[in-house]
Amino acid sequence: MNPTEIYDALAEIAAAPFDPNEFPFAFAEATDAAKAAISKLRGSTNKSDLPGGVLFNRKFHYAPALAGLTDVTLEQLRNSKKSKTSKPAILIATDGDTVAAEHPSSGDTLHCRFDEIGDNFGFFLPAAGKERYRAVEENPIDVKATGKLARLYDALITANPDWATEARRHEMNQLMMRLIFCMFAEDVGIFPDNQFSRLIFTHAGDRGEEAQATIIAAFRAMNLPKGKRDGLPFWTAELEYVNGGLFAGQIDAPRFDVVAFRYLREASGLNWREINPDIFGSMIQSVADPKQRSELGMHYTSVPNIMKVIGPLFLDDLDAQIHNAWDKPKGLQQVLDRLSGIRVFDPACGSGNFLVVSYRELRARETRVLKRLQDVTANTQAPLFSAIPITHFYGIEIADFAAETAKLALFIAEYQANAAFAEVFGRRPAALPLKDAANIRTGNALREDWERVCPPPADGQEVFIAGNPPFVGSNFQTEDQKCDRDLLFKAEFKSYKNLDYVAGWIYLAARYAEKISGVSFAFVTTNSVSQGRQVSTLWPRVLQNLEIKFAHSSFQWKNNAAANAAVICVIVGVAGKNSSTKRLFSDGIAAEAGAISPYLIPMSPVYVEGASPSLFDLPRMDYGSKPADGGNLVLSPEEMEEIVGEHADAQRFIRKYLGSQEVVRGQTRYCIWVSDQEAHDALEIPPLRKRIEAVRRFRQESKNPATIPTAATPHRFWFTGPAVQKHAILVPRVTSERRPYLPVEKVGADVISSDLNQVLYDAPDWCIALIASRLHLVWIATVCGKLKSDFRYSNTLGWNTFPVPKFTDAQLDALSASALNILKCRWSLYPKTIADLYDPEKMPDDLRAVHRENDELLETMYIGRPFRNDTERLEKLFKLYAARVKALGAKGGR
DNA sequence: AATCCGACAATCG
DNA sequence: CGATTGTCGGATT
Repeated sequence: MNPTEIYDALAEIAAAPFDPNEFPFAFAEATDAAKAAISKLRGSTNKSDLPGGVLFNRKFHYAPALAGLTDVTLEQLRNSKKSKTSKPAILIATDGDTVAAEHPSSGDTLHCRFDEIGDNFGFFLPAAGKERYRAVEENPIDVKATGKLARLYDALITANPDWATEARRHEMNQLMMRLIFCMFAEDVGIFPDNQFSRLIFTHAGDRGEEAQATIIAAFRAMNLPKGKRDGLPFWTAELEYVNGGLFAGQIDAPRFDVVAFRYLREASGLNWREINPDIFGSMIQSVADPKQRSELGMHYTSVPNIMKVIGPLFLDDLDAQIHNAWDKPKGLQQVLDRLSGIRVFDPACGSGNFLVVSYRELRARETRVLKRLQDVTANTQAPLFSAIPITHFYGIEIADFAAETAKLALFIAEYQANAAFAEVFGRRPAALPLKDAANIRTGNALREDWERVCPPPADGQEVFIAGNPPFVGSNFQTEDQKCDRDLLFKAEFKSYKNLDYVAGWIYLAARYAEKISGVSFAFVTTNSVSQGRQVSTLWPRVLQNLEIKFAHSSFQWKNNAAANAAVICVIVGVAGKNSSTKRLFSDGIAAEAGAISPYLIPMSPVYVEGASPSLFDLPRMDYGSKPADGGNLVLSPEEMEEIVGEHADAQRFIRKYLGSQEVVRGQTRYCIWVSDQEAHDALEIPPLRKRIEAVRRFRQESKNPATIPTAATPHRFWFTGPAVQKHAILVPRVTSERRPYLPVEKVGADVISSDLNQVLYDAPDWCIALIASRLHLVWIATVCGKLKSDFRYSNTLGWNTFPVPKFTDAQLDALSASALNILKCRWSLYPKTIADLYDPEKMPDDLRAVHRENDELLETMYIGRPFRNDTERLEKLFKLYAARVKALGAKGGR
């Protein structure tokens, strides 16, 4: 949500009638809280200690005020103990007529009429977490420049509303780029010292009255060779001829008011010499885009991460070639020939980071090789110029401003590379006029024809596709993105709707690479594409004619922006099949492999598809019961006691309720559990009635069409598992990756498991021995999805595909006994919880011992001895899996 | 009817 | 405030 959307949402609240109970949730929604978070806020996460109050941790603390007493209520909020512990960014009290609010961190207060909430949205932004974005900690000049440019841009738009329209946006963006180029050029010596600003500020008037005409005249002059500037003011004669696409085409400028003119003056006063084109580009991208501005470079790819992509993709190989040719003029000349034929193509180029860094690295190598060639051949003649043109750099970018920025950043990178060249050889190509620009296309990469953007090069020349396309999980895509996805995938994929948006780039790159020889590609992507269900959907097609050359296993996203995106990434590099050694990186350390599977393990691809029922005849595993209740059917121990304290007859409708956390940390929650027959009785009890009614409302308002009919039976969970006779075995669906064994727990029939556990109802104990084994953990860790890098247990992907040998009855008895040993050992350590017991640092020796015995027992049943390591475990499991799938296929499938 | 996911989201120390 | 670790319910099959 960007600030404008927050403004709109708050204005809507201000216009609607005031409801003291609903206001806080509407406010939370307006300040960008996730729907699920609001649901939780209605239930357990509201920690307010004031009557009718709602405290959203770290966001806001609200309390309704009596008419005319908002100040008193604000004082109560200020003094609330809970306000002190959970540090809300905003305190807000209202009686529906006036509003009193405060930022506790600064003490700033706001008093306004209720219907002015929208107009004061700036004050409420901290509730949306916006204050947590500090300026990007980067090169100070980049930060300053970005700030000045953003203000200049805003001021120009304010003074010229017509320039903010779709039709003129491109012109506006071009204007900004031309100004930036001129300010840069006059600081680095492309223009004579301060020539541009001297002329502008001489002729534009004290308050910028003539700035518009002056800038238009200057830019027109720069697009015409000197001496051909008839009709332009006399003073433009001394301006340099720049051209190069940057000044070609329509030249216009908006009107500068006093404010805009002042920012222009401040911006040109900065020292632009120091700017860093690889990062600067991503930062000024935020200038034109308020959404980007709130994210402040959250998603630009850091230089170390770019190097993780382009190093293995082409730089490492070039370096090896240079090393081998170091004393051989012919070999060095071959390197130069190769360099001059390389294309780099980033189909999600943003402001051009990958292209700029690639260009810089290639130019640095070229300079090194030229120097060496000169030394080896004793040729004192300096080479005349670089053979790496920026026209060999291609990009697609959806945002016009960013695309223009990318072109500019490459001009600047070219200038800087030429300066480095001059330091070695004492001469440089003339900076002006500019030559052709990089080939940056403004458009939607999933709909563009990549071959038209980056035409296939001559034989023997190479194209390297690299970048960091956007990640959007299947559940979070916009309608437009879904539309892109449908158009792209429907021809060749039977199912594709579960794929992340980023998969579109992988697929298109694969199509490009399999058609044109000499193409390799590598992207930074979310690690989801190499996990769980996406693997068997995406990769069989991508690797039809190609193979994975290198990969970087999961690493946490990081750049220098203050607020980092919360995502775990991988890098996968793909090209045509050959016998080369593959490289699998982890934390920057490479391991060599004969093949890399899309699960990013050193193994030939085997795709595990979700199956139901078990391919190996294991007992059926279900989900627990899913409430989808807005938090109303679930009770904390305190809430349970409160209800039962006042209404003893409510007891029969309340059951113990376990999710993942409760299993792992030994906590308890309760839930309202009412059968259809009892529904009438339950509704007689006021607190139950109130909650059940709230469930009905929640479900009626659901966006999910499948949820709405369940509003008719609000006393019931959205989905309920089968009735348990004796016991249930619970496996939490998401748990920490640090534990050496997966958590599993056996509970009695009286307990309700939530959908956060997988459940084996009334299953034999030997199932526990399987789940608690190292073998099973290794399988789950490989073939199931992950949440960041934590284990995510799935019945269809993990349990139903888990390969087991045909066990004899005696073996099953032995496994059941082993399972009991594990459980007994845990009980003997009560009240330690699973979280305590399986902490890798603190796991007790006796528990380790029973697990080791369990592993040895089970593994011996597979191969007659324990496995040596996880690689051996996985190889055996994949072999058994593949054999089973083949056998079932031969029988006609299931 | 059943389930996999989250450029996440909440909590802990 | 960074490290740790798993809620919740939608969208899709």
